[in-house]
This record gives sequence, C-alpha cells and structure tokens, in this order.
Amino acid sequence: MKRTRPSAAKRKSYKDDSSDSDGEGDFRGSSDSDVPLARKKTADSKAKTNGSSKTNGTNGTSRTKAAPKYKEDSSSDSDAPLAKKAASKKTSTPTKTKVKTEPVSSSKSKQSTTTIKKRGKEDVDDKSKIKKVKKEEADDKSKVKKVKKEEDEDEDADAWWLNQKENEDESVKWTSLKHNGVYFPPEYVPHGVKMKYDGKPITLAPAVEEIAGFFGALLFTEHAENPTFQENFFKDFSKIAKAHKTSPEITSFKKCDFTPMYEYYQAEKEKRKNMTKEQKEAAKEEKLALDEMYGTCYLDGRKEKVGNYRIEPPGLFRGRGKHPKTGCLKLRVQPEQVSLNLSKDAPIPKAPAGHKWGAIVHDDTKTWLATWKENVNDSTKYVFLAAGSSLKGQSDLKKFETARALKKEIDWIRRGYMADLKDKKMFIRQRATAMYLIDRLALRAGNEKGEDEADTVGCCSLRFEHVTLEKPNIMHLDFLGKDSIRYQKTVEVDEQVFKNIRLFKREPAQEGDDLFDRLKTSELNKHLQNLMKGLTAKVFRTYNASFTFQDQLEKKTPKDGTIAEKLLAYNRANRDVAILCNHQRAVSKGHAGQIGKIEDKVRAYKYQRMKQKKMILSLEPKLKKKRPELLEPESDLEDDWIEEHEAQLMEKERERIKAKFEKDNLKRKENKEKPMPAGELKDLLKEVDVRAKELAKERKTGVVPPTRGATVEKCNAQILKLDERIAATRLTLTDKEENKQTALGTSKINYIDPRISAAWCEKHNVPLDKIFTKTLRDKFKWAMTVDADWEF
DNA sequence: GCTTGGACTTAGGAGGATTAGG
DNA sequence: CCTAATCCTCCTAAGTCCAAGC
Repeated sequence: MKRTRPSAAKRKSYKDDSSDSDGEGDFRGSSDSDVPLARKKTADSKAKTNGSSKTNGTNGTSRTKAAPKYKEDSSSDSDAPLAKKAASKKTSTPTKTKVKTEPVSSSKSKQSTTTIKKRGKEDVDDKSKIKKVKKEEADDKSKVKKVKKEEDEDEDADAWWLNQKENEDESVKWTSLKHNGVYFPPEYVPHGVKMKYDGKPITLAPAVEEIAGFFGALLFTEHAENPTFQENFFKDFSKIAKAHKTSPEITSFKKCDFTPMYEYYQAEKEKRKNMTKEQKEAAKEEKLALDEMYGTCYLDGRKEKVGNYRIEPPGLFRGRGKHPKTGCLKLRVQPEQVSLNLSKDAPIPKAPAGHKWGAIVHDDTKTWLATWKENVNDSTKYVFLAAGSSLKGQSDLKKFETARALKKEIDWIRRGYMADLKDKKMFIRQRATAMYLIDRLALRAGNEKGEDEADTVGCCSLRFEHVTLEKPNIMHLDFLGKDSIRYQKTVEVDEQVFKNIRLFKREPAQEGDDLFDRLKTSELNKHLQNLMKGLTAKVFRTYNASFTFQDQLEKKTPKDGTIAEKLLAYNRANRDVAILCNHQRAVSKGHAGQIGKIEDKVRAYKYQRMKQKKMILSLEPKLKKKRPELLEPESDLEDDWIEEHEAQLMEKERERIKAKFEKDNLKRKENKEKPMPAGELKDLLKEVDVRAKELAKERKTGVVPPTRGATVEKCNAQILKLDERIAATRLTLTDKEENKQTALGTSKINYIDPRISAAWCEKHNVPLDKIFTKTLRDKFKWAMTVDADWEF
C-alpha cells in the first residue's frame, strides 16, 4: 500500500482544484485530517548524516512539538532557532541561491549564480523551438568525430556510436542475445561453531546456523545494534530455529550470544588476508574463469560484458536509514525463481544440477538477461549488461543529449514557470514552484513512497516540517532524501516562490501534510513532456550538473598551470557539482586524526619559521625596529607544543643516527672492514644531547644564535619557502575538510557529460587516465572521440 | 483515471588493491 | 620495506519513470 498523504481522500473534498480558480483564497480550515502517528518521523536519524550538522538541526520535530497547532503563517518566518541564520542573507539577485551548509561553501554559491544569470536575455518564439531541437540533435550526433584509430582497431566494429542509426525502433534492444545464465552462490558449508543461548552453547541445524552466522558476522556494526534490525532478524531467525526444533527453543533475542560466530568470521577474514601468493593467484584464476563463463555474453554477435551475473547470496536485508524491514532474512534464490532472457536461437544455459529455470523468455524489448523476485520487499532484481556495454552506453548518450536539448530550451522554460508562479490555479502554482526547486536546487522528483519503506522525500513529497521560511525570502530545507541522506541547505529564493510556499504552508498546516498537496510526479512529468520531448524532472539534475561542471571547469582551469593544478581545478569543479546534487559520504573514521596530523605539519613549519626569524635578529639586531614582524610570535605555537616537538625532533635524530650507524657497519662488514666501535655511536648521540640542551636554552632566552654560514638573505629565503609550504599545506587542509563528506564519484559517473571531460583533457593536455579509471574510460568510450572545442 | 509493479538509473558503503609516505 | 591512506570495484538498495492492469 502506498503511503498516501494522510488526507488524500479528504483533500478532494475541501481542496478541489475546480474551486480554486480564486487563487489563494481557497485554503480553508477543515482541520479534520488527523495525521497518523506513523508520520512522527524526524530528520535527525541516520548517524552518517553528519553529527556535526545535526546540532543545529532546525527541522520539524523540535519546533512542531512546541508550536501551536494552527499557527499564523508568519510565525514560521520568525521561528527563534532560525533567526541567527539571517546572517547568511545576501543582498543579491533574487535568483541567486546561496547555499549555506557546512563551513566552507563559497564556491558553490558562485556556481549557482552562473547557472542562473544567463537567463532572461533572449526572447524567443516558444513553440517553434521544439521542432528545431530535433534537427540540431541530429547535427550533434554527426559531429561526433570519427574515431582516431587507437588501440582499439579490431574493436572498430564495436564502435556503435559511429553508426548510430536514425529512426530505429527504440523499443527493440537487440536482435540476438546469447549468454550462459547466472552464477549461484555456493551452498552453505556448516562450520559447526556454536552460538550461546542463555549462556550455554547450543547446537544448530545448518540452516539455522547459517542465519545465526549472518547476524554474528555483523556484530558490533551499526546494523546489529539497530533495534529494528534486531527485531526483524530475530523474528525470522526464531521462526526457522523453531522449525528445526532447537533445544532449548530460542525465544529471546537477549539470551542469544553470537560472539563465537563473530569471532569465527573475524578469524576467517584474517585467514583470507594472510593467504599465500599461490592461494591468491588461484582465487584470481577462479574469478577470471567465472568472468569468462558468466561475465560475457553476445549481443547482436558482439562480445559484451555482463554486469552483476552473481545471484545475490542470502543474508540479512540491510535497508538504509529507518527502513522498517531492515534485518529481515533474505532467502537463498533458487533457479526455479530465475527467468532468463535470450534469443530464440540461443542455446539455453544448463540450470544447476537437479534444478530447472523458472522461465525462458525471448523479449527483445528488454535489456535484462535474468530476473528474479526478492522476498523481503517483493521487488524485482535483474542481471543487466555491464556499464561499458553498448546498450548502457547508448542510453547514457541519450540521457546527455536530452540534457543538452534542455540547455537550448531552458530560457523559455524558466520564464514559463516563473510566470506560472502567479497562476490563479493552485495546481499550476504548485507545479511551477516545484519546477523552480527542481531546477534551482537540483532536487529529485520525489515520488510517493509506501509505508514499509524508509521515510524519505524529494521535491513533490516534501512536507511542511521540511521547509521553514524566514523573511524576506530565505528558505531552510531540512529533510532526508534518497538513501536517507540529509539535505540541509539554506537558500535565497525568488520572492514569489517564497510567497507561494508560505501559502502552501497555510492551514491546515500540520506536520505530515504535503507541501505540494495537489501535485504528483506523474502530473509534473506529463507537463514537462509537453514542454520538451523527453523532459522529465531528473533531466534538470543532469542538465544543471553538466552545465555547472563545464562552466566551473572553464573558469577554474589555469591555462598555463601544471597538470596537477589543472587536476585540482577539475576536482573542484567536480566538487561543486557534487555539492549541488548533495552527494554525501560518511566522514571516514580517521578523518579527525588526519586533519590533526596536517595541522601539526603546519605547526612544524611555523616552528621553523620562528627559528629563522630569531636567527635573523641575532645576525642583525637592528632589524628589530625596521622589521617588527620578526618579533611577532607565530600563532598557534604553544610553549608546551614546542617543547614536545623538539623532543620529537631529537628522538627522530637519534633514530636516524642509529639506523645510519648500523647500515654503515653492515656495509663495512660486506667490504670486510672493521665495524665502527660502539663508542663512535655514543659520541654521535651525545651531540644530539648537546643540541637538545641548546634548544632548551633557546626556548628560555628566546635567542637563536645563527648556524654556521647563515646570513640574513639566506634566512629570508628560508622564510619565504616556509610561507609557501604553510600556504600549500593549509590548502590541502581546507581541501580535505571540504571533501570529507562530499562524494565526487556519483556525479562523475552519472551526471557529468563525459564529453566535457574528454574535450577538456584534449584541450589542456591532461592524460585521460588522470580523471577516469579504466572502468570509467570503458563506460565512456563513446564519449572519448570529441574535439577539444566540444561543448555541452 | 488510478494504482501497481516492471525496468532501468542513481546511490553510498564494504572491502580489496594500489599507491604514498615514513 | 612496511603501514596507512587512497583508489577502485563490487554490491545491492533506493530512486525515477512509464506502461500494464484494473
């Protein structure tokens, strides 16, 4: 069942579209829609949605709890917790979106600006454009250059992008398809390790042991600690245990102790790590053999890679966020459940011994090779071709061509929805407002979701509690999006958008009610299709991502920079896109430590700089007046730290001397010379002690006597060098900090037209493999033949 | 029409492989 | 050379969108 809006049925009765031609006036009371408790979701879940930002979470729960049931809409503007955010206000063009999330975000507001500022100039004939697109589309395709012959000579026949046939029936995906079926995970091999129940080891039948093992392997992970996960797991586990008549019967999760199994699997892991070279080699061989057998197929006579040919092994369903079914047992898939798709003339692969295939179909309008139903969510699983296959490549190309088509239409489309923001019909207003958000903020469409899924939203499914307003036109968004990733941004929106959202948030404003209460993604997409063939909500994401990337890349690339500098620019442009699309990753567990290390490095440089400065003063005391900056203490350099740092330096020095001494002696031995006496080493080490004392004295007096051969000039040069190093290290520091929770991969793989990257590499002489891994080069091979001047 | 589910893209994390740094 | 950090691949969940089915 769908998790339809609580008031879905009632909605009609009091908010019928036919009655709202009078615009804002129709938002009347009818407070009867009582929201099911199930709706009591909060946005603060999901540990990985960065604890740091959690603290200032302005989302629904806290405020709605306290807020009066029917508050004046104005109250939402002046909510206390938001007040301080006003600092983020920007007095700039209304369309500029200032995104304010984590510490550093200046770059991203820049990009939004550019995305936006082009609009509004040309005035165009709306309808005639549509026709034009088609023609241009065809032109663009022919522009794709002939392959410069490269390593792939014999693969020329595989270069589907060279002979793209026009007007081909798009629904037919292949004329011939042959493959070897799918690979099933090996049967379970019992290990006999006993879990404990009520403190005592308990014997389990293999089928039960296997499931206990699933949980045991996850012990001490977030999943195993999650109560929902435990509950779902235990329900399935105890049922199976009961069917196998364990004694005693397993009835209480609390009495279960899976640690023996946990330890067993840990040991297995360790074993795997310590495999000998030969064993590793053998494992590789095995994998290669499987790849050959199942990983390849023939599509229209061409050899192509299959993606996920392994049937998913049984295990515990690991739903993300607050998935109600997380922890449920995912059963082993039997061949009888699996259907294969191949051509009529293709030999039918043999099913595993003693088994039969569920069905054999010959559907040339489908790209899947195999499919089955999964038991937890009753969803369909597929085996598809790999990302580098022609089929995937073609749809990738099509996707980006649609996004490019949007680029040509975007101006009038934007003008259109901006005008619609004031439409009398509430439905149209909501639609326009949603389009605005999807376009400007790159939100996802936001389909309705079922009750037995995690409560996450996209644009059309936003609820009141996800949006708060702050006068004059600031909007705070805080909700869980796909994969329960938190979307938390503060943006400046168009005045009319602000007014509309305030209007949508009017009574009966209750937590749980939809912001866009009469808009569905299907209707939105239908409208988009009318504006442009192939246009759907997700195209805006693709378009904005690729456009932003190209734009930023152009601006950031230093024309005469080194490759490394250019790559930095590339990654920064990439990051802008990732931030736009809210692609996040968990902050790695070592992050804080790594930052600390780099900070220490900066401090070490500062320490050296301090020494140099003082040395200058010893050389030339007069400079105290002329260059007072020499007297200024370095920031962030505490006495305690210096002392410790020096101790470390000395310790390192001693280590170094010892190592060198031993190495020298080894050499002498080889040369049949006498080893140096141990006394020699002692003397060397004594020098270090002397140096340590000197340093202690310098610390006390603050005077650093010049080293041999030191001059003011040399010291100045040193200081300059240190300045540079400090700046550079600081840069990596901010870079790292900014990157810690931003994942660049997703946008690179799915949103950024690879031809932009290919052209850029060509233009700036950057080797392709610096930006695309082998798999990505393979996935994007259709895009690698563009000229340096290709434009998205 | 409206719902349901099929088919395909998009998503982050796990864990192994590789590279960098000490 | 060894270890830690980073990169890359695999895995499968979770979206989007559309068309079938009522």
